[in-house]
Amino acid sequence: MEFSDELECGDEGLLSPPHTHQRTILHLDADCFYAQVEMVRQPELRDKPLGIKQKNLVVTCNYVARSQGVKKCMWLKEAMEVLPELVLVDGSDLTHYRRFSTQISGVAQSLTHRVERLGLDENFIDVTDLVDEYMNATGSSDIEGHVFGDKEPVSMDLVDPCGCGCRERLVAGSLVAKQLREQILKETGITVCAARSIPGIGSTTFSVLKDLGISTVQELQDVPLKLLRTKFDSETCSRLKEVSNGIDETSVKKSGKAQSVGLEDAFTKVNSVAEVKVKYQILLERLLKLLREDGRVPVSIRVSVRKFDLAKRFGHRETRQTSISSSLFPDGVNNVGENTRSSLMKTVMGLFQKMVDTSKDFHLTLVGVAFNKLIERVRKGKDISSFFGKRTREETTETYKYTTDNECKRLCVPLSPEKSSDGHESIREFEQINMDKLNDKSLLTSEPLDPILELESTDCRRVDNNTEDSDLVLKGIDPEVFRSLPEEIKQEVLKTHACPDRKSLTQTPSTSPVKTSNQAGVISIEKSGTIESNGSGHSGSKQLWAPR
DNA sequence: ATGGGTAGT
DNA sequence: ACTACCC
Ligand SMILES: Nc1nc2c(ncn2[C@H]2C[C@H](O)[C@@H](COP(=O)(O)OP(=O)(O)OP(=O)(O)O)O2)c(=O)[nH]1
Repeated sequence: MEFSDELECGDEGLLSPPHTHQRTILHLDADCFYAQVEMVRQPELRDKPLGIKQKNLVVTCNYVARSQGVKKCMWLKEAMEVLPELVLVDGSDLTHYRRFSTQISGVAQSLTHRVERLGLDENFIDVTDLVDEYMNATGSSDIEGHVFGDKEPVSMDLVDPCGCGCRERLVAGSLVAKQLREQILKETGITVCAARSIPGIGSTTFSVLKDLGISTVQELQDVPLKLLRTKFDSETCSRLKEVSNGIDETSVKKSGKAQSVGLEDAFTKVNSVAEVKVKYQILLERLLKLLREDGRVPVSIRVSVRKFDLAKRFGHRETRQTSISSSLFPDGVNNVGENTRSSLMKTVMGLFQKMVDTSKDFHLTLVGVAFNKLIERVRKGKDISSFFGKRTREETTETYKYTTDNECKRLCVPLSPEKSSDGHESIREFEQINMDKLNDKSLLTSEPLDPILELESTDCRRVDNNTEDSDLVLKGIDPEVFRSLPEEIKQEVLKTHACPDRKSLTQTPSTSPVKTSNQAGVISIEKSGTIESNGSGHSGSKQLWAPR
């Protein structure tokens, strides 16, 4: 977790115009997220080198594996060469990760509604109100202590040269951060840490910067604008310059419900309509399940393919979309009948054939389907009057039929900032935190990654299904079609139809599994070398992207 | 690459 | 419909 507040205000040049430093924003990032989820689900994986695999890719791995040379997004083959004893768990189905992710954001949302999600494992949390309340309640002169980095304590004396009050904000904010991390660990078993990134600077931007010879925050600050302009438009340049000086006025935007919900399946080759149908059918079934959890009704569907293309083989997808008749979900999304399913499948295949001429040879490497516009459930008949009748005045703007989430958001902007009752409880808890007294140490530490245990090797997991002996009745799939399918596809069909969820998430982490769990988070300060750390910025004391 | 997302054009 | 960006 990162606590973002102005750190660069020691630079005199930045003091005009004066910063008021009014916001306090936390930036949370779960460590090796998918791997951690699997370790919570299967604690025996804890001390083994664990890789999360999707097809031929190891998308992430735990720190045990990282210490042995496994990298994120490494080819499976390469990873197994580097570390033959790597234990693999398939992470193609994001269901569990999605659930943990929702849970993590939920803990943050119990503090404030001002929570913005980024991907499954990052959250921006605007805790300004909580911090203000805390400071008003205690009097800022009573707020003393240290802010902790992930590993090293950081002296507050060194981070508040500007005297605008941000020092107290930093301390109070770090207390919120600490408590939030502990609560997330308690409720989900997941440890979160300082985000080591600056929003808006991901791997793409970083590699462009690198080509310009820019790898550190300092270098980004110093680079001539003209040089930047050769690679970025002027708006991006301004943003880059600002964030390099720790300035980011972007507001934390509440992430309501998703704008779209979709699923993809990638593979090396699919070239028959029968296979395509099966792929879409499986995706659609899974998607309807997701939809049920979402609760909204889809009004638009999008189908995508990726065609094999040796020449211009950048990750190009084609998509086609169409609207969905509201009559397909007369009772909402909870019970979707066979008619609706087959109608959706027809729609999907219709869209598919707009992209692929199935009378000729084709070679696909991915199919996908998404509901890309969703609305709150439509009430009908009697329900609609009671629906309207029960609403309070403030809520009535929500009740338009067929209002999309976006439109709804615009209409529902609250007139006054909300205060959660949770906030007060939290404030009380802050007061119980006993601040450690710690020696001031150098701010400019670049610590190595955590020490990681050496471990014994373990077998890779493998599942072999035999499809010959099964006479399963497969929902919605013609047995003759099934028999005609390639063996791989059969396997997949059997897997998705025969394999219910394994474990529930109710277990709690037995012991605090990881090292840093009692520390608040974070102000990371640049050592000199890499772009890995820098704290700064009022809304965004972030570092540049840190490849690890 | 893989399996998702967001926003802008 | 597609692009560029994010995780
Ligand atoms: N399939 C796929 N998944 C990704 C990609 N980037 C990130 N993820 C997933 C896997 C990660 O566990 C999760 C969070 O991404 P992060 O970039 O924060 O990495 P992670 O948390 O695994 O490791 P970290 O400890 O932050 O270095 O999102 C990607 O390009 N493809």
